[in-house]
Amino acid sequence: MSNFLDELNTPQREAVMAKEGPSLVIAGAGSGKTRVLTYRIAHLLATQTPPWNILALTFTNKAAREMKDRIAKVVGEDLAGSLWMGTFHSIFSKILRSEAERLGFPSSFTIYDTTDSKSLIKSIIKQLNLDDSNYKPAGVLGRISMAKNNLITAASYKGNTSAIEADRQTKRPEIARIYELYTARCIQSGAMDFDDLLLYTNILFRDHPDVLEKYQKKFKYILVDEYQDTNFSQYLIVKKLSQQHNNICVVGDDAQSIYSFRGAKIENILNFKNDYPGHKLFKLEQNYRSTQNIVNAANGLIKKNTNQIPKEVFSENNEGELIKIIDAYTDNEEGYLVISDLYEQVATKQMKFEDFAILYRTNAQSRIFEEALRKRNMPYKIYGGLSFYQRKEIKDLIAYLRMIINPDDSEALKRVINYPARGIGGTTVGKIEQTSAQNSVSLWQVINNPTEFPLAVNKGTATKIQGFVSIIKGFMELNETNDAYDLAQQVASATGILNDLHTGNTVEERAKYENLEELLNGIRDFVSTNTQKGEPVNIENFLENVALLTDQDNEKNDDKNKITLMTIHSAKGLEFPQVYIVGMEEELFPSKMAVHTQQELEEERRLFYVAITRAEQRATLSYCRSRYKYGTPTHTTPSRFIRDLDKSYIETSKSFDAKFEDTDTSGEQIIDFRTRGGFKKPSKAGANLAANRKLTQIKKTSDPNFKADSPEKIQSGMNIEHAQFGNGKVIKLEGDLNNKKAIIFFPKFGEKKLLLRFARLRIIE
DNA sequence: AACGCATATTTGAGT
DNA sequence: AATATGCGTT
Repeated sequence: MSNFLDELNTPQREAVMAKEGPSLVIAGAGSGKTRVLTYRIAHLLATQTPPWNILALTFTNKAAREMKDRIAKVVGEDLAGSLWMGTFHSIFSKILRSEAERLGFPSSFTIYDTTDSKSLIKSIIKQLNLDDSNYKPAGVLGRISMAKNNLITAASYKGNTSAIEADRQTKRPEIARIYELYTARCIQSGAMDFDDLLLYTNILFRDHPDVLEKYQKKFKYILVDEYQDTNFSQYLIVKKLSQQHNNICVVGDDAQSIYSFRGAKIENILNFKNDYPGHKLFKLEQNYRSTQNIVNAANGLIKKNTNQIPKEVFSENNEGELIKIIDAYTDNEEGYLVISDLYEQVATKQMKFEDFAILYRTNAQSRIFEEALRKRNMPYKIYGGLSFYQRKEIKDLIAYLRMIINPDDSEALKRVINYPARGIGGTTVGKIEQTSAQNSVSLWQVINNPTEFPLAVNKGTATKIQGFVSIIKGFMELNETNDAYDLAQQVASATGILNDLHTGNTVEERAKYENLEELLNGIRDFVSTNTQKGEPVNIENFLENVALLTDQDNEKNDDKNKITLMTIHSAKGLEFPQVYIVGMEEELFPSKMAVHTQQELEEERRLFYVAITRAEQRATLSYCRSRYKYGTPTHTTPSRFIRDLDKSYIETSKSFDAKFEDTDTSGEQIIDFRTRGGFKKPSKAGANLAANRKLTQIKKTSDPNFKADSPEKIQSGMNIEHAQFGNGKVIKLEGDLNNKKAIIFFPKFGEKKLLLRFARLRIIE
């Protein structure tokens, strides 16, 4: 491990060695940024810094995991495993859970994802009787999110003149009130949204100096990756934490700042020198990734932007191929031409599918390429879009599990109180919500205390509600004695969710059933790995991270040697021998929402810079002249960004020159594109591509034909069979009536305590 | 309360 | 094109 410093060039090595004081590492694309970060941490560990004194913050779980793996290779798994390394959100949610009572939250607080947040805002808009054409949940959430990222709390928002003025101008003066109610309802529900994780960390550090001091002392060395993408809230957390030891190293590239839409401040990296006086500056300018043509083209592009940290990225690799441009008549043809070109590359250059990436501006563009790839039977993997955990069937089961841990979680409650259908409809839920708002208590507290909070519902409905309460309480009891997998399995079958989906005949329902099985398999894997590591295996532990996971965190073994399809945003930090940047059209890239100010346009241009610099050997751009938007074909024109590239790095063809000049041809291009190459509108089957996509091999977890005996017949001493645990012997019965439980010994699974009301056991004669 | 059909709205990136 | 919402029927 002593010689890893030899693998670095001079500025890289200097950046690694500068342990003490503030360091700013400006790392051009492909200049070995991750290498510097990992070796810097390895160097700290090698010079006797304990791993728990090191805090390393990244933007994605994937980046954190990869870095951890690379560090483990240098210093061993034990040391690497004890590092505090992860995303801002995951690290500070961990800290918040252990300090939760200081803030009046339960340590098992729920993390609301964007769907939960929007649903809550929607119900508040309704409660306040606001015009929902003016108040859109997504827009309101955007305002609240922006406020939180700038540490403007609900209370201070009211007095913030610029915020109030902005809302007045968009005719949404009630946003301040919605924000206030939203905050109150989150507290009532024991829930934090994504932005809260950072906001409450700041509040924790502000109001509890002893807590701040504890973590300041702990984290002697702090490292931040992608510093250009930090927002004010994150910036301040880092600043406060580093005050004690002042050993902070931030790494980033102002040219790759692409997240201002979610509050990132490029100024954070530009102002580092003022925030941390006496800092050392390291510039990594040699690009080891790409050919000279690619680096030069990207340099020329980014020069069109103003306000940058001056740097000269260069490559000593081959000159390489020119950037190729594919122009197509229609979006379908674009898919066909890109995939044909890609296939030709695979065939003629003996390349693997995994060497290719197709990058686009919006997730909606993926379908065209999925279809083209399917037609040719070419393997691909697709990231983003609707993530696994966002799918309805997954969220439904997770919602039950969330309620078991935190019954006050009102968004979870609303999701499952009538799923599967048990006759508690919108009217009834509305009454529960009203009572909850009037008494400032959670929905659960209303239905769990029917005498204290009587509802104006008929007797039948009241019975149904109590039935639901009793189901959840039964699950809570199960949770005391079952691990995450056993509990989830029993919830899935006892609620009837599994059965509900299994009886469905459509392709979609089958896919949902398989997704649910995959979730259960995932929970089983979680239980077995944590058992091995000696870590807790409760459902609470499983849920802690679920809201923070994305599809990229679920890389499967069978994802090897496949073409990668993803947005440019999610491609940041990755590299591929060959890259196709598709949909190079005005209004799409640059996005039509980002052409109104210089800043917006420059961010789009940086995004294009990120896209090009993903390529090692060959970059190809494509666009079409007619694209389906909102279901109707729309005329499109090539992106202005193509003109931002120096022509000497582009493979020009006569046809391209001719077509590119006629930017305003209205219509004559859209002639017979339907017949060209026999393209048709996307088939109906194609529409379900995403739903049908299996994420892994499915293992059977239950037999739908299993016939259970009625619970009353079960007696101690009987031999029984259980759908999941197989044969077993009833050791003992305990509890009474509704909550009668059986302790059963299963030779294959050990002793289990099952609630008879749910267990579904078959007596073996 | 559940279901089916007609109409409105959406697609900008992700922890 | 796909999803959300609204309205009428059972």
